Parts: sequence; C-alpha cells; structure tokens
Amino acid sequence: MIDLNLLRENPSTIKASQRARGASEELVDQAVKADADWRADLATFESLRAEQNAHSKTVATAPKEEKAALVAVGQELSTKVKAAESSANEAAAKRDEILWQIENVVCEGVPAGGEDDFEVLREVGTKPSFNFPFKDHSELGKELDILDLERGVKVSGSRFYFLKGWGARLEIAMMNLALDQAAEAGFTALITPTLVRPEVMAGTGFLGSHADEIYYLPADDLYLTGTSEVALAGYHRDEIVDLSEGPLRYAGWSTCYRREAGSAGRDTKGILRVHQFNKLEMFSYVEPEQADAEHEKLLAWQEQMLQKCELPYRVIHTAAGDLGSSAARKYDIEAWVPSQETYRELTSTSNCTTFQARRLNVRYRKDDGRTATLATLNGTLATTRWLVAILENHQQPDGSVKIPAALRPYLGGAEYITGKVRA
RNA sequence: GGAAGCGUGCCGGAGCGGCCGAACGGAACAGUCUUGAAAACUGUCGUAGUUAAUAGCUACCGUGGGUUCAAAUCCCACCGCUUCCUCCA
Repeated sequence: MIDLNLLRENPSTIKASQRARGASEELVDQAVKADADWRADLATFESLRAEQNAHSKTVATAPKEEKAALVAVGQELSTKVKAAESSANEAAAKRDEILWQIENVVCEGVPAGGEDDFEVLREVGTKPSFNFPFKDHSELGKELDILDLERGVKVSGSRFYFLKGWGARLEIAMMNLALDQAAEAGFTALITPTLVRPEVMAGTGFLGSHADEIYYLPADDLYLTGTSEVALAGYHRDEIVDLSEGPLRYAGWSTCYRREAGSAGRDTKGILRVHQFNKLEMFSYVEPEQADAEHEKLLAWQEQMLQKCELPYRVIHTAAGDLGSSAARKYDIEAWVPSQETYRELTSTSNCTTFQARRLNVRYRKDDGRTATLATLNGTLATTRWLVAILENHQQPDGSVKIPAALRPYLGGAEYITGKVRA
C-alpha cells in the first residue's frame, strides 16, 4: 500500500510512477477522492459515537423515572451511530480497494520500459571456454549419479527430481555456506512454515494475479508457499519492532513449491524450473531512510556468494514495467549457463520500501517516540537452481566437476565430484 | 480424533450488563531515607490512532459477527492454549 501522506500531498508523484509501470493513473485520482470521503465519514462517526458514549453515562446515573425517556433518546442516537459507522466502514473498504491496486512508487533511476529494457550494471567473472565436448547439467547429473530425473518423474511427475549422493550433499553444503555467510552479516536463521493460512497468503500479496502458481490443500484450507518470503514478511505482522540497534535481518530457509502453471514446455530439461526446491532467502526490516543502502548491501552479499561459488554472472537493474507491484527497485543476478549460452536468473533482490510493511502493519519506534512504517527488503542467497550453474561451469574434461574452494570444507574437503566416488 | 476447562494491561489476577480502560499484587520508573545498597515509605505507570498538545476525542479485555439506549461482562462462529484419553515422527 502506498503512503497516504504522499497521496494527500503529492499525488502527481504517484501518477508518474504508475505511468512508468504502465499501470493506471486514473486510480490515483479515485484514491484521493475515496480517502477524503473516508476521512469525512470517520469524523462524523467519531463525534456521534462520542455523543452516544456521553449519553449512555447519563442514562446510567439518571433516576429511575427519567430512564424511559432517556432510553428513547438513546435508541434514536443508536440508529444514527450505526448508520454513520457503516458508511464509514464502506468508505474505508472502498478506499482500500482502490489503494491496494496502486503499485509501489518506483525509485529514482529505475530504467524505463518493460521486461527487455533492463540495464546491465556489470558483468563479473570469466565465462568458461571448454576445449572439449561439454555437457549440460542433466547429463552431468546422470553420469555422476547425483541427479535422478527419471525416478523423480516416476515418483512425483514432471519437474520433480531426486538429488542423490554428492548432489544432495552439494546442495546442503551450498546452503550451509550461505547460512554461515548470512550469520556473519548479522542475519538470524529461521526455518519457516511452508503451509500457511489463506489470510497470510493474501496479506503478503501472493494471491493476486499469480494465484494459479500456488499449491492449495482444500482439505485443510492451507497454501504451500513458493518462497519463505511469505513467512518472513508475515513474521512481524501487526507489530511495532525495535530498530534502535540496527536493522532486523532474517535468513529464511525453506522448501519452496511452485505449480509452474503458465510455463508448460519452458525449461523442461533438468532442474532449472521445478515444482519443488530449496531456498535461503535474506529478509531485512529497516528504517525507510536506510532502505537504499540496505538494498546495495543485499546485492553485495549475493555477489559475494556467487563469487564463492566461482560463477560468472551479470547484474541487471530491472525496468519499471517489469517490477512486481510491491517492489520499488529490483536487481537480478544472472549466472552464465554454458549449455544455454546465456545468463539465467539465480537471485533477485527487491526494495519494497514501506509498501509491504504498510500492508502488513509493521512499524518501528523513532527516536522521538513516534511510530512509523518501516521498509522491507528481500533477496535470494542460494537456491537449488544454483546447482545448474555450479555443475555446468565447473565441469572438467574427464566428466568430473570441480568443487569451488569455498564449498570444500562443507564436503569433507573433497575437490572433485566424480562418478566413482559415493557419498 | 474424543472429553473438560481457559483466553483481561509487562507479569499474576479480580471484574460476569451501566460512573470500567478496567480493583488488587508484583515488576518498572521518579523521589524520600542511607556513606552506598537493601528494606521501608511517597508518587508515576496499558496500547494505538488523531492532534501543536503529557488537552480533547476514537478504538482496543483472543478474532469476527450479533443482542442492547449501554458489552470485558449475554448469544453465535472462528482461532489459540491447558489438562486427561487416543495416536504418533
């Protein structure tokens, strides 16, 4: 939800942002009007309710013989109060309905345009140049006996897989490396619930246009989360948190479930696009003034992690038209995937400014004792998809895969994954 | 899954239709006393919104509805917790 003060004082800023996103500008005018209506209705209701409260006390203390007459007056007041209350409620609902459709105000410097208009900020690392017939990750996985796609399909259907032996250990090693890095940076580890109630799913904004991406369990009326962001954002819902000692940072680990309903036929080979994977997600609650700086930090931590995995990558600055509705700015890091001769997204980090926190009612106390809405940011630190890039980029002429040095301590010191070695 | 009970402020715990935003106790904070501390005594003390305001007003006694002139108190639904039985990683 956008900032009401901004809406009241400077709606043209919001209009400009909506325009940049290719969203409706008209909504802003509607919101201004709905907000004014609501404020007027609320004032009416509050003064009537004050009158009623005073009257009730009069009735309570009045002598018996006067009560009947006073009650009659009270009855009249009561109907007026009820009418005013319901009209205030209606006005609030109308206001919210419009307000919730307006997307976050885009930060300055975000590239204009749509999906293909991203700006490449930098390319880092050297793409491997293989002087031998190189393989894609599903071939490597099969030959090294670390990824079993056939049995994944047999047991659970398409887009499911088994990570086996060193494959399974590699993922756990990567997660541990990421977790250690996050802990060092001040993140508290959280293992989050992956089944959540409808109101949480809706509150965090994942039940909108992407509702068919989400698994739902009708027998229990629960949703399977596609990212721990849902739980991490909901964690401090309706709370006033203490930021006096710096940002609150959480590293959420969870299995993620996605139906991939709209992507039939895309990325069907290997584990680039699957229904179930694991992810370590960074999530920060910060003062709004610090949001930009925090965003740069999240990006730096992501880059650090990619560098530890010795992956060539590029950082892109997503264009306004391709931002999720709650993001004010988003950076993606894409790693080079040799078999596809292209960069593929491994991480994403969004600065949601106060948009998401306002929706979830998360505040903090400022130095002067007042409360204010804080800012939230999120960013991927490691996912199962990273294995694709690690396996492909580090493959050797003999068919083995060289393990990046930073991961070796988590794998008993092993330097290579070969077909002969069993975990 | 079966049975019973319970959800009140930082904590404990009263209140069971009206001068209740809520007794009392503890904690906390300020002060008196003391060389200092403890003890004792005095005072302050729920949260949030609105506001220039520690003024006023509004909302909040698990959540959402309902009854009533008036609800923490009555009714309904939901959520959660505890104990016992059943089951179980």
